Amino acid sequence: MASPRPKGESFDFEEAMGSASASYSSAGGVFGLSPPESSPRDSRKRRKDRPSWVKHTFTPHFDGHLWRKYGQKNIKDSAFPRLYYRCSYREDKQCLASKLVQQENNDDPPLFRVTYTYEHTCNAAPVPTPDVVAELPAPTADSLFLRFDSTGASNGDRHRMEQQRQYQQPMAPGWPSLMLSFDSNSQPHTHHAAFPSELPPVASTSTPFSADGLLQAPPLPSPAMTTDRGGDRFSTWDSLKYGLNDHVHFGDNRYLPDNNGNDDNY
DNA sequence: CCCATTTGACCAGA
DNA sequence: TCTGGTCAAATGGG
Repeated sequence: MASPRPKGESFDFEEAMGSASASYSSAGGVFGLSPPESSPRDSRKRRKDRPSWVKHTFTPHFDGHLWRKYGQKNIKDSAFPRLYYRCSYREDKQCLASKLVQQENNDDPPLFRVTYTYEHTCNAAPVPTPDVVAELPAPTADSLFLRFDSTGASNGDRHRMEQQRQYQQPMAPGWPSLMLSFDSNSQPHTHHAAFPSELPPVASTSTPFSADGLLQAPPLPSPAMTTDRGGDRFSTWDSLKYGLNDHVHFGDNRYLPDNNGNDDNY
């Protein structure tokens, strides 16, 4: 089943990225155990035992996996609804991975808190990373935007949903596409660097993202490297290679809300 | 017609 | 008892 991987290894990825931006909240501290199967209605219990980790990102939907939304709910403390997703391969491959996405603020690029539960056992995930366009609005490049387009689409899973598979994006009304802004000024407390790599602490066996790999060469089978779109179109990785990291501190989105204790009821 | 999303209800845990 | 997580029927889009 899952892999009882050591926790330390899980964090390697995060730490390599600069800082641990994932706050683990394993209520029980138990990982990869007790496959919650049994009766369909039973899968709902044992919330405590489920491994979960939290990440903060501006791109909660681009994490290299296919998710299927199964619920949405307004949360008491939050002004924004919470969206519930589970792995698209849940039935196909018994993948228990799920995540819940919750917007945290109204910043220009709103920040999302993504809570992942269970790791992907589907081993699939061809990482249908969308195209990324990096534009530098001003020579100062104080803040630049990454635009995600779904044009690249995937190609790994043509099982049943080859017709749709458009990235389900509850985008804000004014958002033609997702946008990442790297801004080292606008965030007094923490300049968060967004990055579409909120991966679970999965074994590094086939970790598509790694600190080194990211900044050096795309270890991926070039998910959406279709540069035939135009001159100004680069893949995520290309953009990164082109000195983006000069202005951005990857993985610096260490958020840690309860740095002094509150929020975060997990 | 098929499949993902929506949405309200149900249920478990705190 | 309240809040949050999941289910499942209904709905809409492709």
